[in-house]
Amino acid sequence: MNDKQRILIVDDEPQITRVLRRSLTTHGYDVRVASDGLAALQTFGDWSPDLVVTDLSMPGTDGLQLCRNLRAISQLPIIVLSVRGEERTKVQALDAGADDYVTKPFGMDELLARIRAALRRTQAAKLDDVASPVLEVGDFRLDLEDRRLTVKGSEVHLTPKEYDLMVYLISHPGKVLTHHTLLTAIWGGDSVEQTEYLRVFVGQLRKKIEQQPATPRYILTEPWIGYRFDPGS
Amino acid sequence: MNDKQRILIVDDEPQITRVLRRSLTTHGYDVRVASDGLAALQTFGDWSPDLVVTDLSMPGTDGLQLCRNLRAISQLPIIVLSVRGEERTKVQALDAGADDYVTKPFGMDELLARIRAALRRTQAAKLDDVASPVLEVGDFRLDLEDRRLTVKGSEVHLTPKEYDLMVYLISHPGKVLTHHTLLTAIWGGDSVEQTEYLRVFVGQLRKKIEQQPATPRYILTEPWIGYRFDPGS
DNA sequence: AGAATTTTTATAAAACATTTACGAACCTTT
DNA sequence: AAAGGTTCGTAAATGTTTTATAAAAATTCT
Repeated sequence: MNDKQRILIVDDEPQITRVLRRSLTTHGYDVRVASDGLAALQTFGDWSPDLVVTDLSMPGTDGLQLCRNLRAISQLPIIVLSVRGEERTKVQALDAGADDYVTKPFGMDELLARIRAALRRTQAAKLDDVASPVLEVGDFRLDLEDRRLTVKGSEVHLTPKEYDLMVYLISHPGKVLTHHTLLTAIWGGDSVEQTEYLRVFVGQLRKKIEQQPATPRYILTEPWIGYRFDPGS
Repeated sequence: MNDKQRILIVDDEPQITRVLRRSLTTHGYDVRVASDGLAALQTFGDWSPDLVVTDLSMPGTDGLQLCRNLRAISQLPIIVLSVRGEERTKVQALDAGADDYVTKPFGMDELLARIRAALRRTQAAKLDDVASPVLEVGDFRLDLEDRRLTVKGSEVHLTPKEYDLMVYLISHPGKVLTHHTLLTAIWGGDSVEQTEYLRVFVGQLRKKIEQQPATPRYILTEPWIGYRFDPGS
């Protein structure tokens, strides 16, 4: 759907950052590393990560200072990672603005779960502001969250494959879409030759969408090339 | 306007709850105690706390189940407190919707700091969703306080799992809910593949809710995807 | 132990994707 | 302009996966 989530790691010990970077990367995150608080703030400025994992003790601006600085300008989740397990230190970090505090040595699975939890929260908060994603073109209105299509106000039920095809068409209105493009997009690279699929599914969509399926108005054929979706009005 | 923040403590061990209650109260919070998950959900509907601190192992609906049930209807911060320190357990709890996991024995100052951190977030995000004790949509009316469902005025008895499923459906009217979503929300992440559960429980709900269970009107199936709840009128 | 509930198992029915078939329309070549 | 080959639209046959339902087995609660 959208881009990978961005995580900024701040630590001056290469052994730690190497492990973290690899693990987070393989779990689908986009990762960058900064070796102290100052570098972290710079990276924050021009990369705008979704979450920060930082060590506490570092040369220069340390983890506590980094928390305060980040909190002054952002609400992104911060997870502090530290060898120090004293309660006093934890309280300091949390009150400085950290969202979570994990003591080294730590289990990678736990850290990943805590990262998921933190990101889940910010995701939820974002979703409250943004209305559910809707593709609206011409006579068509497709609510991605509800998985619903309406044409000129009346709802049309689509099977999964029909729906996938429709999403692709609506996402590229007016453009000529080659057989190849559509087949790889909806059926995957293995089915590039199966133009029959397209014929039957386009036919099915037309039956459901068009007033006169025989002389289509929305899904137009580009002979020898592919199809084109004209959303109308 | 400057009401106290409300914290709900869920634990069946009086020694723990007594300490927590006193400590949190002296730190300016408004505190209530529930001794199991079921009581917690009732108090939630009744009192709408700002944060929940819960034990993991309890008789009846345990901490994990409580997390899932709360997450189905609210985004309030949940802190899990447990003697169990295994990584797997932590991951389970966090993925079930917990925001934080603290291992007993714990330092009171740390817990307080973690509570402050959690509350700070929700304050900042202004996620003050007024959790109404009654969900009322279409022909349905679900009272969270006494766990009662009425359809078109007549009461329907539901078993615990049926109830959980119903709560989730009613909380997301009109949306297509994938098998995956429903299974993780109600049975937890371990049961993502057990679509049979869904089939039998949806069937059971239909028998109780629908006039004609064979041609359902409220709980609609979206083949290959999941189900959709249409609350009617 | 007995009742209620959840989980597992089995089977028939339904929804859907894929494949096949064939006539019509279209291009190319002669 | 006619023949041969190709693409396109449509309907229908086939096969696979998913769903509905009942009922047995296991678990949990009282």
